[in-house]
Amino acid sequence: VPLKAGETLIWEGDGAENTYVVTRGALRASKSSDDGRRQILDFMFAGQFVGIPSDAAYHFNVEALTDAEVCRFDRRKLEQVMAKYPGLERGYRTGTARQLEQAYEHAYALGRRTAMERVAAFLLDLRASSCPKTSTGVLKLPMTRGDIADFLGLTLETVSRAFSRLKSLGVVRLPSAQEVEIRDAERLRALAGAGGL
Amino acid sequence: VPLKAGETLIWEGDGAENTYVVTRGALRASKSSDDGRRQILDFMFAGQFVGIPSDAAYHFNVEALTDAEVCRFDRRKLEQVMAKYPGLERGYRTGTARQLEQAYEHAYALGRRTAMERVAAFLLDLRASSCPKTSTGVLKLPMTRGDIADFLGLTLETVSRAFSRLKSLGVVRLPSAQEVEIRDAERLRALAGAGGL
DNA sequence: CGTACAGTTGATAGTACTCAAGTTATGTGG
DNA sequence: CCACATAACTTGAGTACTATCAACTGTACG
Repeated sequence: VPLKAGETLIWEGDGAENTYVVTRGALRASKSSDDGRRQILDFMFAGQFVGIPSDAAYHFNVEALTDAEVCRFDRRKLEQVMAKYPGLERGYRTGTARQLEQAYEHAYALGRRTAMERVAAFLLDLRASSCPKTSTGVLKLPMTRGDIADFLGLTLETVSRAFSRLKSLGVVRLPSAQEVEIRDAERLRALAGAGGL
Repeated sequence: VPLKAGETLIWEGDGAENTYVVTRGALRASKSSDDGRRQILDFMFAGQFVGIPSDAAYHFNVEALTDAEVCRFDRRKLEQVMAKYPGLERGYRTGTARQLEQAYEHAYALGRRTAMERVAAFLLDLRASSCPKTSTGVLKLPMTRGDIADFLGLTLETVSRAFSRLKSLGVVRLPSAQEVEIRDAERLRALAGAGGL
């Protein structure tokens, strides 16, 4: 299934009939309240599972950040296939367990890290993820400052200030607003503060 | 396996050999940084799975809040049993999916709710959970203000002030520090703000 | 009875939010 | 190709919410 930038793959509350795997591009999963507040739960790149429901309905939205491509699996068929191939089933299980651990790490960040620490840790996480980068190691951010803010539980102004501060400290270089080059990973780690143990 | 109040069931970093089910009492799962900051990820009561690892090691601590009892399952054996009984396997799978959705809801609270909204939503969640209550509907909190603070990403003083405020508003009654009676659930819901849609 | 821990309440300070203006990018139609 | 409109981003000033520091109260336990 091909997706255009901005297109919505999953609506919160919709019947949960499919599970997807990202094959190209970047997506975001989010929850929004009716008064406009939004929390982004995860950014997803190639290789990740999307849309794991515990019951009949999805509990979050999933939208494409860039043009993207996902592979759709019918939920019922997936269960049959998994019953036949225990290896696939175990892969699926560890995949969800990893998502849970990421969610826990995220909870630690949201609850206990300062704005600067969150942004620093976010950049380090991005570098370790399958987020697109140039051959020289420059990160190409598919998300806006607003998206990052909604992911980190901050405002876009606070995120922008943190980026500017990192630049003025010489820790990162910002060739353009969507490009980040980490110049001093050690100092960035220090700014990210004590991790989850 | 019986546990005394305060006892640790799982240490972060330990080899992940077992999965548990709570049969009695209350536990907490948490991550701590070496500078003393702590984030509680979940409170667990009877019926819940504990200790779902994506790899060889646990990534959080689990301690008993009260005297408790858990049922231990060897991880390897559990997989064999699950291979035989697909029903159990599916229960396990939806159990982890539910935990993931709870974690997402929690992320929304930590990132986007005010202190008062977090406390109000927390009390409503507790009421809907298998947290112990008297026959008259009074919640018996097994955790301290500090625990609640570390769960909600606040300080214990802020939590205490929110409790006092709810009391003075007549929304709850506090027969003792560990007991909460919700007197006006509607107003409590309003104070919890717009939920995750 | 006294110590220790949990909780409450008050005063002050600080980090991040809000509001606002101005500056790039991006994309579209003339 | 340029002018314009729109969206994304940056920066500044003032405010507000929550954290911090501190004193005090209540309760459980030896």
